[in-house]
Amino acid sequence: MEDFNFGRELRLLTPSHYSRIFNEPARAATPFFTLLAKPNDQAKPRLGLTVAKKRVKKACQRNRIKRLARESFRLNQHTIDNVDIVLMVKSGIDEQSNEELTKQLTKLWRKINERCKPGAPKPPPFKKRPNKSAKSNKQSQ
RNA sequence: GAGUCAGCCAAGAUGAUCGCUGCCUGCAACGAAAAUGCGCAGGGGGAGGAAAGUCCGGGCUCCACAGGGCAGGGUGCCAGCUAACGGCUGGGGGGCGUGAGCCUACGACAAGUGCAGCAGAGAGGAGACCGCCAAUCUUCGGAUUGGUAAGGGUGAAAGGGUGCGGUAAGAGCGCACCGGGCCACUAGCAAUAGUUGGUUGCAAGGUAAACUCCACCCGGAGCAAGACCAAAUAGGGUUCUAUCAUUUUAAAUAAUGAACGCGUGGCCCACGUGAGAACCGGGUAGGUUGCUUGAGCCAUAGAGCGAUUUAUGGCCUAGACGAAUGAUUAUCACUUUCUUCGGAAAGGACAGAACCCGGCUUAUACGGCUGACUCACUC
Repeated sequence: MEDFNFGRELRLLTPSHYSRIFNEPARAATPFFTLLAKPNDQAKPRLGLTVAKKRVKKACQRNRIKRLARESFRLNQHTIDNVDIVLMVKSGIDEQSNEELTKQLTKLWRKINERCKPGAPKPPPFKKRPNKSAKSNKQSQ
C-alpha cells in the first residue's frame, strides 16, 4: 500500500528552490494553470505554489486554490516523476468550481511527465511572445 | 393579524476515508551513530463576527528627549466611563416622524480678513423702481424738488411680528400683546431650562468641513519593531611565523637587493605579484527568539439609571512562516421548486489569523429570540 502523505520533503521551501525552477523550465498549461517543472535529484517530486494576488483578489479564494492543488498533488504523487514543480494560476480561476479545477490538475500531472522525459524535445526559450500561440494550440486539444 | 422601530443570538449538526500543522507522551523498526528527535506511532487542539478596510486609540520594541515655545496635525454642547480614543453611556439644544424612535462637528462672525452667481432701486450700520403724501410749475397729459419703508415688485435672504393710536403720508414715533437682548433669581456638577422678577424700542443678516481666534490633545518609527546564534565567499583589524646578504639601531626594528612561491610563457630572460597560521569584531544565506497568560474568558454576588467597576471561584481557548486549519462522501435538519404525495432536484452568504488588545466603518445566505410602536379586528 502506497502512502499519500504530503510532508515537507514534498514541498519547495525556500526562494532558492523556486528560482532554480524559473530558470529554463519545462512548461505545461491549461486555461487556468501554468506549470513549470524541472527534474530534481530527489527520490520524489516536489511542489511549489504561486498564486498571485494580482490574479486572485480574495485571500480565501487563494487558499481554496492552493488547497485543491495540494490535495490533487498528494493523491497523484506516485504517478509523477521526480521533478520539481511550480504551479502558477491565471486570471478568472476563482470563478471555477472545485471539480473543474481538479480535472485540469489531473491532466497537468500527466502532461508534465511527458515533457520532462529524458530525450523530450528541449522546451522553447522562455520569454518569447510567439510561443504563446503555440501553447494555446496545445491546450485546446 | 398587517406594517414598523430598537436590541441581541447563531454563523447547520453527527459520522467515515485520505491528508496538513504545532503541543504532549513514547522510541520497537528506520538511519553510521547519538539526541532534548530528521523521522515514526498514539493522544488531545486548530480561523472570524466581521479574521476585512487600515480610519482612530493603546500595550510592546527601538531611536530621540532638562524645561518651554514655534510650526504642523487632530478634537470641538455638558457630565461620566476607560489604559486610551475621533469610542461608549447618561443628559441638554436643534431637526424629522402619528408613534416606538431616528439624525445632528452643536465653541466664537460684537477681534480682524475674506466670500455671496442671477435678479433687484437697494445685499449691510442700506435703499426711492412703481406707489403714497406735500410744495412749486403746468401746454392739465404731467414735470421738478422734498418727505415716506405701510403696500407692490426682485430674491434663498430686504434691518422683529400683529393690532391700535398717531401722521400730510408714513415710520418702535408711542402703547398693548408675542418674540429677542442684558442683569438677577430659581433648578441643575454642568450643558441648559423657567406662565419667575427687573430692564432694554430692538442695535452689528449669512458663511468658520473660509482664513482665523479660543480651549484641550499629540516626539518619531514600527514585529520586515527588536534580541540572539551563525556557514560559504569577499573584505577589515591584531598577533605570530617566514631564506640570505648589506646598511641602520643599544635592541626590537626599518630600508634595499637577491633568493623563493604564484601568474603570463614550451623553456631561459623579462614583466607583474607577495605568503602562511591563529585570533578578533562586523555581518549575508539560514536558524532561534519576540509568539501568545491577556486592559483574557465564564459563573455568582455587590455598587451604579447606564457605559463600567469591585470581590470570590473556575478555565487556558490557533500560533503558521513559499505560509496549516482541508478534500471526498453518508445521514439528518433548514429554504426553494416540482410531485404520481412515496419522494426527487437545487441551494447555503460575506469572507481566511500573521505581535496583541479596545473601538469605528464596510460586506453578509437561511434563520432564531426579546422589548416597544401604529393601524385593523375580537371581547
